Amino acid sequence: MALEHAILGFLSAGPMTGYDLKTRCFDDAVGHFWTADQAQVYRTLDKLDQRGLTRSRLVPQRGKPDRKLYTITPKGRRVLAEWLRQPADIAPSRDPFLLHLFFSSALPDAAVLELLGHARDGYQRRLEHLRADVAGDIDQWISVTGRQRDGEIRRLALGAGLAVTRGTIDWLDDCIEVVRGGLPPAQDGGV
Amino acid sequence: MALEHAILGFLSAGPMTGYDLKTRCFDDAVGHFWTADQAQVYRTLDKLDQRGLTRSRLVPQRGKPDRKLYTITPKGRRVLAEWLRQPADIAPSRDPFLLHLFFSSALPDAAVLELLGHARDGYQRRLEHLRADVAGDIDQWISVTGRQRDGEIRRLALGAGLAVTRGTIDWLDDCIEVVRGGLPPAQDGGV
DNA sequence: GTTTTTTATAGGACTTGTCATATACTCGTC
DNA sequence: GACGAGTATATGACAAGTCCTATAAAAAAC
Repeated sequence: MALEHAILGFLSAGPMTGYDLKTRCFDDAVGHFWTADQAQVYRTLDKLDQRGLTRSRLVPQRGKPDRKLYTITPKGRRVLAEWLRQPADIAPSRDPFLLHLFFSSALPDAAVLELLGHARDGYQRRLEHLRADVAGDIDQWISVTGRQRDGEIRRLALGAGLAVTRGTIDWLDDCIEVVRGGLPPAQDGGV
Repeated sequence: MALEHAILGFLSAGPMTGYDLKTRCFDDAVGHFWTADQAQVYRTLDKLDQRGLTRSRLVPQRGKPDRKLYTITPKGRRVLAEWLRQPADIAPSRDPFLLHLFFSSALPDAAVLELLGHARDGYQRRLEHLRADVAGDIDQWISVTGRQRDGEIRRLALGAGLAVTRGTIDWLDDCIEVVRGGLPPAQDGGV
């Protein structure tokens, strides 16, 4: 499972709590290409502990709830290294928007255009968000690990988001042009 | 749920069996942007039937197992139309490969290059597969619905795959160049 | 001065998706 | 003639992921 390994990866930079992982790691550092549900993070940590890949200890705080600090164990590092060594699987893409577009064949051209425009807006926003993140002078992940190399790799990974989002916007523009030019009419009543 | 609506969408072109949906629709027509597990297709059909969005009847065959033909009901068409009308959500991207790359910061440059090269190969194969599919003289989806307009929309949707895959390959090439140029060294032992 | 946000963990219920396996008959291949 | 591939449906067991809720106290916002 990817989430397990991602958590081990984050913990390899230093001990953390579920809260740290969810907010500073998943939301801030890799949110552009991997999201994690809070409940899932805690449950996965629990499993990792049970399997001896991490060890946890309670750190009392005044005023705030106790922190449960997770530390990666040697066994955990071995599992992480094993995962890193084997070639990564490139996932088949599953895109609900494309599925929606596919069936929009049943809608009139104007509705298809609206759909495309709406998606364009969404991707444009994502692009700006990504750009702000890449340009951001505080590199969130370096600030966690304090390692230059990590920042560089993170920059590369963010580049994928930029490339894909830019590509998608270009494609949407092409689509809009094609539909403006007129699609073959529906031969029956649509849906 | 997307799968439910996709099935209704396919059935709106005519009655089909679970087998037809799995093979001719999901695998052949939209496999590039939406995959469906066989078990899930059958179970979803069962639920659609129970909710009155489809109706099924057994069609005996000689030599082969009985076919269970599903037909979309007026209620099913209303649900489909409702789904098509509302704007599609653009999904947050989750990419296991990027996650893997992100943590490869702990590996030496040579291993990162290998990883990138391996991914490049995979995406190159995907690109060729997509190109063959777009260029293919028999348009699988037109062959199912017999409607020109459907074929055009499918072509547009496949274009997204092309754009994204091309963008990804370009990005990978950039990455390979950057890593060849040398990343900042790891300050500690890595994993 | 009340409400909202932030910090912090965790369980219940649920949906979605995957993997393996079972049944059963036909047709083509080695 | 055995063996695998194609046609066809279906279940059991899981894994993965989402949503909602609960608890608890400080700090910040209104």
